[in-house]
Order: sequence, then C-alpha cells, then structure tokens
Amino acid sequence: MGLKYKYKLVTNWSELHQLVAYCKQTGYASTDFETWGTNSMYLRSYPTILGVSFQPGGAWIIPLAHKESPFLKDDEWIKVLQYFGREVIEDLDIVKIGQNIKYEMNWWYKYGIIMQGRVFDTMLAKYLLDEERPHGLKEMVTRFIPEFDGYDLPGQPGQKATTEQLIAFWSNVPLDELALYCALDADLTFRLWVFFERRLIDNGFYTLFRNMMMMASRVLAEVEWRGVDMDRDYLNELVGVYKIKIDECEARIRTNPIIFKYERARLKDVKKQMINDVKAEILLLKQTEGSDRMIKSREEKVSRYIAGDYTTKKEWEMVAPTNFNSSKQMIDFLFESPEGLMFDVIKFTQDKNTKKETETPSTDEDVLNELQYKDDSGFIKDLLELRGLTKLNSTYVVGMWERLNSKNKIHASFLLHGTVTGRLSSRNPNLQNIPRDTTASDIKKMFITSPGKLLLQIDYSQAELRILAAAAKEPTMIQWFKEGKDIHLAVACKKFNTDYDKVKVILDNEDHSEYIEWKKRRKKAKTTNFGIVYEQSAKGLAEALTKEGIFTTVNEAEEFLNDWFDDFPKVRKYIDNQHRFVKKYGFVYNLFGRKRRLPNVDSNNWGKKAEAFRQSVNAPTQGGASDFTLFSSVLIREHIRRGILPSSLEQVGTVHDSLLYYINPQDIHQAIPKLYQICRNPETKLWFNFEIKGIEMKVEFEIGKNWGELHGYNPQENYLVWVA
DNA sequence: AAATAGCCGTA
DNA sequence: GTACGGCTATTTT
Repeated sequence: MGLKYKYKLVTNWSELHQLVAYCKQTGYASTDFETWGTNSMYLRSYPTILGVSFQPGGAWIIPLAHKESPFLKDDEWIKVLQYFGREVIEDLDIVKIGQNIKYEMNWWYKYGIIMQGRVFDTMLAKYLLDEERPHGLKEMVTRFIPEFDGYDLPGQPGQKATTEQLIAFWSNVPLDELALYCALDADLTFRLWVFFERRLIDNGFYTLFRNMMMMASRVLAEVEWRGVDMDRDYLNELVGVYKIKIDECEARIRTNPIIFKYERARLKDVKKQMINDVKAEILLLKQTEGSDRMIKSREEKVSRYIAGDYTTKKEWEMVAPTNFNSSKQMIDFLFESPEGLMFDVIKFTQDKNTKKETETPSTDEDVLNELQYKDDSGFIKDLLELRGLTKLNSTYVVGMWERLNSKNKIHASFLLHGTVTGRLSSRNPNLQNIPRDTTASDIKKMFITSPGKLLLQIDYSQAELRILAAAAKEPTMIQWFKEGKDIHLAVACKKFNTDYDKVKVILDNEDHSEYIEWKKRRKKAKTTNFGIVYEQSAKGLAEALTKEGIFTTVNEAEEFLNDWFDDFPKVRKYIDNQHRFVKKYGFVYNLFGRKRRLPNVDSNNWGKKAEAFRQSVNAPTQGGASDFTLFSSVLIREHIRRGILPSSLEQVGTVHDSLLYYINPQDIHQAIPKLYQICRNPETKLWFNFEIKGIEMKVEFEIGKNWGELHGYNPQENYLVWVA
C-alpha cells in the first residue's frame, strides 16, 4: 500500500488512562478487535489486540493476548481489557462505533462487559443505504475512501483454511503488522461513520436505523451469545440411525441389476479409453528419437491397466464406482449412456445470471418424480430416498453434531444484513432451514432447552398476507382478517360461492362427504394466496398446484387468479401502483421505511426486468412482515429489561415470522398475555410514526420441551409438571 | 485453493 | 415464483 500511517501503541497503564481520557473527552470510540479464533463463544478463542479511534485520522492500539504484548504476564491483558470496557464500552455518554458491532459485543460479553449507550454500526448503516452486497469494510473503503483502497493484512489464509493453518497464521503475525492493520480498521470505520450518519438522516433512515437495526443488533448479540441447547445423546443416536439408513439405501442401489450392468459397461469403457490414451501417447513418442525409456514406461502402464492395477490417485478416481451424489454422473446414467436408462430429458437447469435455460439436463426432485413412473427398476425411487437421506444427514445430523461445543450448545450467527428485503439470515449453522416434522420428524427434536426451562415459540400467522392487505387497503380481506377468519378457507369459500360457516362445519368433520373436496379447495386457495405475493404466473401456479397433488391446467389456474383479483380489486390496484412507482423511481419502500432499490426495472434483459417488477411487490410484503417480527423481538427485550416480562424469558432464535424463547414454566401464564399485547399490536406509532389501519397481526404461541414437539398454549395447563 | 453449479432445506 | 445458506461435485486458477 505504501501509505504513511501512524498509530499509537499502548504499552503501560498510564497510556491506557490517557486513551480512556481521550475517549471520554471526544465522546466517541471506534473499536475493532483482532482475535485468535473467529467465534468468541469458543472457550479457547481470545482477542490479540484492540484498536481504538477516538477521532478520525488515527488510532491507538491496546495489545492484549498477542505474544508480543506487554500485558501477557499473569493475564494482565484481561484486566486491561476490562478496565477499558468499564470506562469506555459501558460509559453511557460515549458513542461506540464499529463495523459489525454485534460481533464486538460478543467479544465484550466474554469478559463480562455489556456495551451500553449509543451504538453505531457502519455495516448496518451501509446496508440501509444500499442493501446489495458486499457490506464488508474493505469494499466500503474502496468505494468511499479510495485513497486507502487495498489495505490489508498480507498472507491471510483463505476461507477453506484448516484450523491448523489459521492457528499458524494468527499466532505469528508480528505485533507491528497487526497493529497497523487494526488501527486502519478502527480509524477508517470512524471515517465512514462521519458521513454515514449524515446520509442516514438525509435519506430518512435514522429512525429505522436507531429504533430497529441497532436495537435488533443488541437483541441478536444476546441470542448468539446464549446459543441453543442440544440433546447430545439423541444426536449421537441419530448419527447411527442415519448411517444405517444410508448404507442400506446405497446397498440397494448398488445391487440393482440395472446399475450393475451400467457400472460394468462404464468401467469397461473407461478402461478402454485410458488404454487408448496411453497408446496414442506411445505412437506420438515413437516419432521422436531417443524416447525409448518413456515408451517403455507407458507400455508398462498399459499392462498395469489391463491387469486392473492402478497406482495414482487420479487413476483410482477414473475407475471409481458411480457416485450417486454427482448430478453429472446421474445425467450420464439417466439420459445419455446407451448402457443407462436412456430417458428423455424433462427439463434443463437454469442459469441464475441470465435466467435462461442451460444445456445441462436437470436431475432435480421434480424430474425424478416424473421419471419414477417410467422406471420399473426401482432405481429412481431409491435415488430419491438417498438424496433425501444424505441431505438430512450431512446438513442436519452430522452437520449439527460437528458444531456441538463442550457445553452441548450451538451458537449460530444471525445477520441483520443477510438479505435484500430486510429479513434476517442465519449461518454457521443456518437455524432457519431446519426441516419441519412433515419433512423429517426426528431432526427438530435435537433442539432442546436448558434444564428446568421450556421452549416458547411465537408465530405470526399469515403475516405477509396481512401486510399486503394493509398496504393495499383491501377492505374485504381486512374485514375477513378482522373477523378472525381462516383467510385461505375464506378465499376458497368466495371462489366456490359457499357460506364460510357452513364449510367450517364440514372441515370439522372428517367423515363429511365434502370434507376432502374442501380440504383441496382450501389448499388451492392457499397456494394461490402465496402465488399472489410472489406475482406468480398462471403457468407457475398450475405447476405449483399440480406438485401439491391437485392437478390443474394453466387455463384453470388463470381463471383462479382472475377470480382472485376480482374478489380483491384493491390488491390488483396496489400491484399496479408498485409497478408504476418502481418504474418511475427505481425503488420501493415498505411500511417501516425500508428501501429496496431495483435498478433492473430499466434492464435490457427481459427476465431481469420482470423479476424487478415482481420484487417491487414482494420485497415490501416480505420485508414488512419480517420487520414486524424483528420489532417484536426488540420490544420484548425492552419489556424484559423494564421488568414487565419475566427475566427467565430468553430469546434463542428467530425464523422470519417466528421467535423462539426459553422460559421458566412458572412464568408462562404471566408472560403470554403481555407477549400477546406486544406482538399483536406493536407500538409502531410511537417508534416509527406509522400505524397499519384496520389490521392487527395474529400471533400464536406454542410450548414444548424440544423444538420438534410443540403444543399450542393452553391457559389451563400446569406447565410446571412438564419439566419434572 | 477458490469459484461455480446443482440440489435442497426453510419462510 | 420471492428470500436465503449448506453440502457435494466439478471446474477454474
């Protein structure tokens, strides 16, 4: 980089006092940890240095557990860190600035420091101002402070580096090198704050930033720090069960005569090809003088191949048994090889950049389901089963097992900047895609509670449709929601011109002659309702319904959609309005003032353009619904802090429109009515200066000992006996 | 070693 | 037909 940049190294307590004094004087502290280990929850991880900037243009460095640190003896660095934490991080009058400050909060937790007072996260500021990735500090510096473009700590291991490589690297970075890098991080973060704060205010995002994003950041830091408890014994059991299931399934496939035949023919071909390749080489070598030795070695190779004697890794790979996890190999077996099944290709995969079909045949679940009818060997059925099992096993069984720490907990990260709509994302692991019990009834049961506690799940029902109805001011839909009707059923009743209460009676009686018919009709309506939110085409809706076991033609789906819009004309109008708006301005807002920029409305690529228009309707709907959930979690935390909700209530997760908590059983009956009030009608007027007219959100409560076995809240229940 | 492709789990 | 993240195989660097 060749930049002249100075930082000040703190080498004794008097300099530390000086630094604290400066922070108090300016009222600002932009901080950045460099650490050994990326996750503060790991017992063995620790911070190596802390960079602190109290004004733009420079930074001080506090060496902590770094091996050149002057505070190594008797772990004095912990006292140093805690002193700075108490004096600065816990000082209500000092503004804390950081890039991804939730991460810093979790490091402070580790040493008993609770970040307090005003907090400013440059990453989340940037996210509100521009929701498209990347949101990294490096990228922001490139964009906004180009004179520092490209600064970095050289020689960092890549993303796939092993633990050993990471240890080797981070244990050996010299203090001066690390300090320079860290100082730049802290200083440049400070400089970004300077104009981000201004821009947030100018663009009308300040309320959303302060009252939602920064508050949620604290909520999620606590969620991550707490982690979720896992049933290790049960998980161990599952590991065994899945291994057996997969082995059996694979054995069934391998002994299938059709595979046997294909495998033999394929290996013969491969071998022939390998030998031919070497023979061609020999022919080529024979034209050159003095290559006798090379020819000799290749002739030996040929005889080795003939004898089936392979030595190199590459050779073994070529003659390896068919890998049923490989879509490439499955394409060969299903569609291309004369020794295989020679099915007609059903569809091709889609290029996600151009949104166009590729030339690669698809072997996804839909395709296999269709092929299953033409396959009498049983292979497709087994392949579908194997796919399902290996997916569940690698991601959720072995995957979770590998993440268990010594306290039988898992600490995921919840990202506030993970999506373009305002939803959260979760990773390491993703706790938002754990299979439901209809997919795999055994997986969710591995998520349990701490001893003596119960799980409490708060669900928003039909959140997106309610938001859509409110945004569109659609009177019929609003009326139905107000009456507490099952919206999907109500839509079905309207469509089939039948009285709602009459159908309700039918659906309460499984033996009724029209029971199945109305079940189907409700499903049809539900799928259509979802389709509306995504702006699905008639073709897409027909496919979706057929997939759900309700065969529908495109014409019929089109009729269904037309009827839907006739019933809810204001929704059609709303969609048109969104399209007009985005065409005019290139962006849309949701109820909370969150912005979705969609420059692709002017794209020359038809597919991208159409997608942008769909997003102009979906983003505010999806984002609005998730903002309600997120805001509820903020309010719940505030009520706990004020003592209005019990302190035993601890959030452990969230999945888009539901919140997951632990709670002491004796607190449940006291907490539920308050939670109901908070979630059903959050104080949006007070905090965000808007109200949704006429619509109240609907929340449901479920309680259980594990995530896989939840039961609806019952005011009469004695939950104390559940933990006995 | 890193990036991409395909598939599939969730709301 | 919106919004994600993880795993595995394969291709690219």
